[in-house]
Parts: sequence; structure tokens; C-alpha cells
Amino acid sequence: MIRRKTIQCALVLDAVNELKSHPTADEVYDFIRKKHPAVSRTTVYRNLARLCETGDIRKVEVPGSADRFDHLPKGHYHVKCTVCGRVADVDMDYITDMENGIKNSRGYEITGYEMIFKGVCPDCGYRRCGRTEPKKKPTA
Amino acid sequence: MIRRKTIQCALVLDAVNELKSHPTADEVYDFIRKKHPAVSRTTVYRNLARLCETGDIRKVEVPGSADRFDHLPKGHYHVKCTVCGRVADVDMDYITDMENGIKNSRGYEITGYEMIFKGVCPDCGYRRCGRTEPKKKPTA
DNA sequence: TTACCTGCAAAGTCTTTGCACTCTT
DNA sequence: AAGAGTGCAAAGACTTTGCAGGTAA
Repeated sequence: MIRRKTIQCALVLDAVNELKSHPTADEVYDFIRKKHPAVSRTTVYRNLARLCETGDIRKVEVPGSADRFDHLPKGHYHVKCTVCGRVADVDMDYITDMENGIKNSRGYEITGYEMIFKGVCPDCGYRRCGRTEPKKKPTA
Repeated sequence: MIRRKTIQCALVLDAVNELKSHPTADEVYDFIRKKHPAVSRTTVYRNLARLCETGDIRKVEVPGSADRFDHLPKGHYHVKCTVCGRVADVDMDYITDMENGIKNSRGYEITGYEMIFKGVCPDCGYRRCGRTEPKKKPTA
């Protein structure tokens, strides 16, 4: 299973690094299509998966909506806007020993955890009363 | 928006309470179909959503696989087996002030968080060398 | 009677897979 | 050349929606 260097793979990696906004696979696809209309959605999905395996990018599994991809290698947390579905980074020390609090894991061998904060982003904030409609409908 | 008492709704609630195993919508559907083959999948989905709204059950959003539904009302955590996708409860004090650790939330108004542990369940454990195939293929 | 609820079918969203072709190596 | 990677179309898993008819209150 030797990995080959392809333009498509480089495009996907560049897109995730440039977008910096936790893009979904489709957002990466749209971004690439602007300059390279021939690249297929399938290829974007496949390269995102490969880049996750190699550790070049990170998958952020968002309950209730499409997976997002993150250019930051180190562990950190995210907030998801419950209104528009947008995801942002959160500044908080990453808890590495979370499983130490577990008293009974029902025989499971714990290997890690996923955590995502829920919230309302500045654009959707209910304090902004004169606001217009959110960018997109809630995804979860 | 008055809620009516229907047999279908009662069946869904009973199923989640009886199964006690964080069933997916489809598992609830299958369970009900054994005794009531006329109930539709759509209705199961709709009643699960309604029961979540009323707080009778809880939705456990599992990254990478179908949503699961929980009969326990109080906050607690789950482990997901990374091999077979099964979900179990974990005994651990629920952290209610998780967001206090946040230094910068990028303007988001934090309303809560979701956390799920990852692990390997006893059935899939790699220590059991003479084991047979896992029940189902990995879901994430 | 009212309008919520149901069941069916269809659509929708996100992602994966089969297959033949095209490149990298 | 090999065979990993690509693109297309189709399928797949999970969930929602539109609509006509049913039913609780």
C-alpha cells in the first residue's frame, strides 16, 4: 500500500489548510472545483480519508451533521452553533486523562473520547434582535 | 400543538424503556414490528423525536453512526465500541461546568456539550485472541 | 369536528463502492 | 508495465417530508 503523490491529494490538503474553517467534505469539494472543475467529489472524500490516516489532517465528527476536517494537528475542542451548524475552535486546555474519572466502564477498554461544545455563534446570537435569517438551516 | 395519546407513541416509549440498550431508531422499529407489524418506520422516527422534545427519552448523537435513544433521564456518559459500534453507559460523575475551562469561545454563547468515550467492548476486545468475528462491521 | 397523527412513498443528505480508465512510480 | 488513484454512476445508510386518509379529544 504505497501512497502516490497526486495533484488531487495535494489540492485536498491545500484546501483544508487554506480554508481553516473546519470545512465539510463538500466545502472542500466546492473550494477545489473553483479552480479545478474536473476533480470529483469521490476523490475529495477518498483523499480526506487518506490524509486522516496519515495524520496530515484531522476528522471532526459532528453529531447530527456532516464530518468536518481540521488542519490543526494538536488536540483541541470545538463548538458547534446549534442554529447554523458552523464549527469553531475553542481555547481550552485539552483534557488528556478524562477517562480517569470513570468508575465503571462495563468492560470496555477506553481508548479516547470525543467532545464538542454546543452554543450559538455571534451571527446567530439571540441577543442580536435586529438580525436577519441565519445563513443556513440548523443541521442538528 | 396539543399532543395526543396514540398507541404508536406508547409503543415507542415502551420499546426504548424495555430495550435499555441505547437502541437506534431502526432497532426500536424492529422491536415494535415483532408484535405490531403495521407500525411504520416514519412513525417510529417521529415519535422518537417527540419523546425527546418532551424529555421522556434522550437522544444520544453518536458521531459516525445512527442516533441512539436512551431511557435514562439524567446526564451521564457513553462509550462507543470502535469495532462493533455498540454503545454502553459509563459510570462517571457528570461534569456540569465543563465550559468553565474555556478561555476563548470565539463569541459563541456556550449552552452545553456532548462527550462520548471511544473504546473496545468486551466482545470485540483484542485480548480475546480466539474470538470469532464481531457482531457487525464498524460503523465509524 | 378539528387538527394531530399515521403510513406510504419519495426525496434528501452524507458517504461509500464497483468498475473501467489513467496516471505515478 | 504494475497497481494505486481517478471519475462516474449507482448504491447504501440514515432521516425527513409531502400527502391523503385515520383517529383522539
